[in-house]
Amino acid sequence: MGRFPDSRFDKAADGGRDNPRATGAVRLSDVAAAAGVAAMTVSRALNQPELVSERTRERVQRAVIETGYVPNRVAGALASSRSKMVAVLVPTVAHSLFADVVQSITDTLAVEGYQVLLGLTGYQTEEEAAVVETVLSRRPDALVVAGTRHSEATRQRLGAARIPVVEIWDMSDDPLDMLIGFSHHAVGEAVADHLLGCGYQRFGQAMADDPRSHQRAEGFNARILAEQKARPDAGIKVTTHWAEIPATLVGGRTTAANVLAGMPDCEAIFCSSDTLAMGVIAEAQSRAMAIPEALAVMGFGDMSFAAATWPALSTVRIDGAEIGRLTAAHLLQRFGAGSPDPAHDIVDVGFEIVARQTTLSPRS
Amino acid sequence: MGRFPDSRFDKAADGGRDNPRATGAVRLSDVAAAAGVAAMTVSRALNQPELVSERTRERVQRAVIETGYVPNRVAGALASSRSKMVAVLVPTVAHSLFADVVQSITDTLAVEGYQVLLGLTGYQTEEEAAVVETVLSRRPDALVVAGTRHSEATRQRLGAARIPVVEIWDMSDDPLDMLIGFSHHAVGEAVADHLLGCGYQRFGQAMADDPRSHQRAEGFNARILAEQKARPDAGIKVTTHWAEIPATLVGGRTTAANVLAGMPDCEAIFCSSDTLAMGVIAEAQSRAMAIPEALAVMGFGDMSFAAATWPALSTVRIDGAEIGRLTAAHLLQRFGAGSPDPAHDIVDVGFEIVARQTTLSPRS
DNA sequence: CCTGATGATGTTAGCGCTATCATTTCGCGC
DNA sequence: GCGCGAAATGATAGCGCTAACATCATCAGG
Repeated sequence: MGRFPDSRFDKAADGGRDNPRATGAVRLSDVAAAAGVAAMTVSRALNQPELVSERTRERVQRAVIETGYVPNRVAGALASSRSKMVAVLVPTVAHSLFADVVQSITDTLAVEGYQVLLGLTGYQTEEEAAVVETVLSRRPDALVVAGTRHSEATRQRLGAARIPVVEIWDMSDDPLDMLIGFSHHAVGEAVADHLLGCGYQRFGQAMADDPRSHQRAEGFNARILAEQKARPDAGIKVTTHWAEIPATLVGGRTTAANVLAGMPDCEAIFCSSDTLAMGVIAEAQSRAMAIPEALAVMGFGDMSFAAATWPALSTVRIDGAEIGRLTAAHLLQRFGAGSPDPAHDIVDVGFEIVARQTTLSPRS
Repeated sequence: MGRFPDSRFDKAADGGRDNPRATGAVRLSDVAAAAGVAAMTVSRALNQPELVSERTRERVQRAVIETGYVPNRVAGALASSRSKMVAVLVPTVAHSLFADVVQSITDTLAVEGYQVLLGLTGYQTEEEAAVVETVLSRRPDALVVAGTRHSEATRQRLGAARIPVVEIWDMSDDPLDMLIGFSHHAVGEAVADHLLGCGYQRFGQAMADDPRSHQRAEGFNARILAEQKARPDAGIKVTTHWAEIPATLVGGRTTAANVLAGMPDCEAIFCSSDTLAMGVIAEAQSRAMAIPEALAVMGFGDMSFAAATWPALSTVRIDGAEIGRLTAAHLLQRFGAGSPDPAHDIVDVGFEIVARQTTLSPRS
């Protein structure tokens, strides 16, 4: 009988199935037959139980267990145009900040039966375009994407998809739809502010050569330049050096060396990531420069190891889990009934400067 | 104007679309109309271009761009019973080891057009069962799951799904299908061996209370007990204390305190994770115990911070990226034509003991 | 009893794609 | 030209589910 040599499904399952295209799995109609109701009733019993009488619901329940039915949401999605999937596009999950975001989005959405389709975009805009197209072909009910700089093609595709879109991780003036993140520029300013408050005057930057690090660097420079203007005689200086991506400890050492070569009396180095900062610390230690007395170091990310370095790394903490939670919450609200609410659909989650031992205490 | 099967679309995308269930997106048939061919030909031009003439292929290509067509793989999956999705079930991605695995699986599969459906199972077996059912309802073409201990329900569902399954992260005697991992028991033995080789005799274990840590602890104990028998007068001792999960730095401190309370002359502590190890180090430092002279510490995982602690943490390195790569490679081979090849479908990727500064050098 | 509102269930017709088979076109030797 | 196998293309019929509507039961109020 047909193409299922080992169709040893014990009973009702594939009774008269001889269609070559059928998958052999238990279908809704098999459950319906077992329960003695119509397929539609089973569908309702499972998806909108409140529309079905108690008696029927129980009967269906039993039939589902008896047959071992696992719904086919592919078919369901096609029929209803709702996939209950959310695409999440991040550069990488091998970075704890993004991992935290993905984790908390997944956890929060799971409660409502939504699942995450993961897309890794790397740090290249072209790659993002390809990934966007691929994930959109799955017809997710919404899409989350890290960053606000997208190619024109991507923007168009996202617009044409007519689904909620959340941009995370950055702030921007013209979000596609929802936006949950923080200002990298403000991070740079705040770090500069903090270091100035500690009394430093000669600054270096060891930054990874990616767009967001550029924004932080700009914020930092802007604040420093303003201070230069305010106190022209104070001898405030700043120099910026770029590290290749992906950022590594070795890259941090090299970049630190570059900074110190160009500014031997540098007092404080702001790094675009904790990883680079570790490299800077290593370089300083190799030159027997005391931290933070001879050289202060500031990282970014507050990764798990930041508190464990020696000395413990001062850094900037971002609450990735909070971004994820908010993202999921906003999406669920949209899915529910919530109409777009632009006023609340842009959230700045901010950041926190964590002063540990690689920077001096601020002067009061 | 009835329900339209034969209302010919002239050309412009959704000219005569009046069906209330249609999504409004560009469909294959719209592209076909634009290109002046049948829908089936467009499908072939996109999915099996070698079956279509050069001329037609180009014509279709142009029509796709012109119409902005994004394939609907939901429909495709339903029709062909191939979803080009792989479900990946891990306890968490907020742990760098699993993040590495997910990252490399995703990257490797993406090359062949497969996408990852992410399922986070937590560390509970019941949760896993629920997640398995949910992801199977998406009809993935394969499933990857961390761990080899599954509930009976899970095992049955996975069997019934008739798709390739890869268990990763552990070794086991009776894998469901493919298996790519390492032996936690062997890790414990190897660590014990290493520490014995350094001359230590009184051992503590600070282990998270999860199944895999238990296995490592058992391996460790087994090796130690064997040594006790071999050298009954050497004064070899071992004590094990359990930390609550998830493992935290604070949990490590507490557990270390427990170990030292029970065995004040403890010389070396094996921890089930680098995170716990950091806590142990912190506790030792707070008691002014010199590391590794007064107390040696061994972690597990070689997380990014392990090399950055002070002193740098000796630990066990697992190559998560390699596990991911192998997993993806095996799946792709299965998808291709590769028949099950049991001999090569069980891979022990091993592990590496990384001796840094929290353990003494082995005696030669 | 009838009426009409309400709730529960059933029937039909697709969702947008691809497997399968039927048909047309092409290439080429004679 | 003709015939024939191979290549290219087309027509048809679902994949398993659910939206939309139709039908059937139930029950209160008249």
